[in-house]
Amino acid sequence: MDHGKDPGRFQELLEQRGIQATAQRLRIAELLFARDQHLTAEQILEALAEDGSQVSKATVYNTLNLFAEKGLLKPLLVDPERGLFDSNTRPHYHIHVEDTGELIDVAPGDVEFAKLPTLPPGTESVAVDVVIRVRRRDS
Amino acid sequence: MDHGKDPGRFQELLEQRGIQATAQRLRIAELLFARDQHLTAEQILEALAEDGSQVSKATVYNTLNLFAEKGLLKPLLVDPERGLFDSNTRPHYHIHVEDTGELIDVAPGDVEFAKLPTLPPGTESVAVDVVIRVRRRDS
DNA sequence: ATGGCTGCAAATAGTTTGCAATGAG
DNA sequence: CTCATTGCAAACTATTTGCAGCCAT
Repeated sequence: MDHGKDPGRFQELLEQRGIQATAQRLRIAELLFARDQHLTAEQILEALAEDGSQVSKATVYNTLNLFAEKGLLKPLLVDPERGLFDSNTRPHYHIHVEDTGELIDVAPGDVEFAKLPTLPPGTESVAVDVVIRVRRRDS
Repeated sequence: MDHGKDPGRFQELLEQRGIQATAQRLRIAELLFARDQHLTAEQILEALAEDGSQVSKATVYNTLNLFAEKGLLKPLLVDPERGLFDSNTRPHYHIHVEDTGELIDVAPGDVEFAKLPTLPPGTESVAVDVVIRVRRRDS
């Protein structure tokens, strides 16, 4: 049995995390988790509007924050102008193309550390964020 | 002759970068470049006020952006709530302690890469930002 | 004199919050 | 029935901008 596109899948996903599965949250989840992507709140709002789904701005923000809190999304800080939410919470890295604002995923195996610093005593690492900032060569 | 604290030093520094050395800009430069640090616009505004220097919010922001453009400062993205400016523009990395908001410098030699991804064709790397996010161990 | 710089206040962008109405268990 | 969620609008925060007066060359 293939459950890849099972719509009930998202209901289950949310409830596993203790999130009440409302219509709005399911629409947002479908949108986000269709594939690995980074979206702004604004983009989600637009996409929902096009879909015919009516979800208010407040609910979009509340839901994104809730999902992030529950570990379904990872907030990204790459561009001061916009907050991004990454639907891929597995470890991976990013390339940011400054000219275009484009954000490209880097597979976890494509970055390896030969050395990492000692952490402050009493702390543990939550994540190691790597952003490789690139620009078009002015050839 | 020790020029370490020479006040004229900053005048020279700004002019080297094609920045007109006004009184306000020099006060801000003195504050920022006294040592390696990460400051918010707000912190700078406060520090200047305490000093007796009167510099308006607009001028602080304009100056920080100007300095960043001219390569005297590096803008940091570590916390969605605040924009930071790093007075150390040499390559280095950061540890962000999420519980406290504290940001700790990591010397460039304390992070080494065994592998980095291929960049998109026609682009060149500008910087590799690494933020190690840590939290207090809930022992 | 000329053009850049400064400060104030108003504008803007992105996000959060209060609260009444609505929906879920 | 009770509590959580939603949507609207207002509130907020951080930052940017318009413009008149000021300063430096």
